[in-house]
Amino acid sequence: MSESTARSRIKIEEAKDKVIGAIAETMDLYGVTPAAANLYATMYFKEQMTLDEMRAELGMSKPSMSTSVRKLQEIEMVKKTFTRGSRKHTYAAEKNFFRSFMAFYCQMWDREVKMNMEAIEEAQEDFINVIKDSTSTPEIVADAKKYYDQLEESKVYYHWLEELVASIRSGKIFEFLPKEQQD
Amino acid sequence: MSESTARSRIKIEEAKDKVIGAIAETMDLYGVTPAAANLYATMYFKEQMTLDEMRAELGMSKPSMSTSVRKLQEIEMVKKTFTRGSRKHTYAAEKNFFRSFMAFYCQMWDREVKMNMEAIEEAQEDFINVIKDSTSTPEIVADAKKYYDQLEESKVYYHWLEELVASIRSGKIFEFLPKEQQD
DNA sequence: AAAAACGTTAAATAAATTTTTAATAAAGTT
DNA sequence: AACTTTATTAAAAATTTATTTAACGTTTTT
Repeated sequence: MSESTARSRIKIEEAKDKVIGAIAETMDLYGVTPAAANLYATMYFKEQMTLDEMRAELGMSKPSMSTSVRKLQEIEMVKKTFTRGSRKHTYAAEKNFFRSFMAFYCQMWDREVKMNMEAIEEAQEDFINVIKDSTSTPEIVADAKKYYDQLEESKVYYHWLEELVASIRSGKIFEFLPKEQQD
Repeated sequence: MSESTARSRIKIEEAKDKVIGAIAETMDLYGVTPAAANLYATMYFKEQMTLDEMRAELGMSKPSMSTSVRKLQEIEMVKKTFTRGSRKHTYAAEKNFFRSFMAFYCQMWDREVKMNMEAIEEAQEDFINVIKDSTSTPEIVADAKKYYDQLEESKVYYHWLEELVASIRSGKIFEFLPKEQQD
C-alpha cells in the first residue's frame, strides 16, 4: 500500500470519527450509557458486526458489548441480523433516523402517558371521595376540587401526546411535515 | 381539628403523592437528577416555593435545592417569581405541560441538529477531498463516496427535525394536532 | 463424548454523578 | 459599619451507575 493510499484511509477514518463523536455525544441525552452510544455510532458506518468485532473496535469487554447491544435492541436502534454459516450473532444499526426517532419517542411517550394517567385517575378518585365525604369541611372540599381540576386540565396534554404518538406511528405526521422539504 | 378532618387532609396528601411519584419517575428519563425530578413534581402542586420551603418539604440540603432549581430553570420547567417584601427568592413550576414539552424538546432537538450537522458538514468536506485526490485508488474513492452519500441521506432527517421544532415553536403543529380532541 | 466457541449472568471493581458539609459572597438591616 | 439573612460555590462524602473479570450454561465441532 502506497503512502498516499494510507493517508487517504486515515482521512476517511478521521472523517467518520467526527460523526461518530457527534452522534455518541448527543445520544447520551437519550438515556443510554457511553458504551452503548459509542457502539451505535460505530455501527452506523458498518454493514453489521459481531460481538467480537465490537469489542475489538471499541476496545471494551464482551459483556459490556453484550449489554449495550441489548439496550440498543430495546430501543430498536439495533437489529439482530441472520448470517448463514456463522455461529456468531450479527447485529446491524438502524440507519434510518426516522425509524429510530419513531421507535424511541413513541416508546418513551407511551410510557409517560401510561404511568401518569394511571396515577392521575387514582388520585382523582381519591379527591372525589374527599369531596363527597360529608364530614369534609368547605375548606378541604375546595382544596380537593382545586387539585382535581388541575389534574383534569393536565389530561388534555396527555391526550395530545397520545395523538402525537399515533400520528407518528401511522405516518400521518409526514402529511403535515413532509420528509423532503421543497423550500 | 377533628378526626375526620385530619383523615381527609391525609387522603389529599396521599393522592398528591401518587401523582408526584409518577411525574418524578418519568422525569428522570428527561435527564434530570432524582432531586430535581422530585422537586418539580412537588412544586407542581404549589403556588410557589422558597429554597427553605423546598428543603423542608423534601428533607434535603439547601445547595441541592439550589442546583436542582437552576437545572429546572435551564429546561424552563421552573420560573423565578417576584414576591414583594420577601428577601427570599421564590420559584414556581411551569404547570402547563405543553409549554414544558415545547421548551424541553425544542432545546434538545436544536442541540442535536446543530452538533450533528456541524460534524456531518465537516466530514463531507473531508470525503470530497479524498474523492478529488488524484492519488486515491478507485476502491478508496468508492468508499468515500459511500459514506458521503450516507451522510447526505441523513440530512433529510435533521432538516425534518428542524421543521418539527419550528412548527412546535410557532404553534403550527396544533393546527394539525389540536389540543382538545373532539372524538 | 470431550473439547472448543460463544453468549450471558453474577460478583467485584472502577468511574462518574449526586448530595452534603463547610466556606464564601452578596444583599439587606439595624 | 457591623451584623443578619440568604444564596452560591468548593471540597468532601456518599451513592449510584457503568464496566470488567470470572464463572456458568449452551451449542457446536471434532
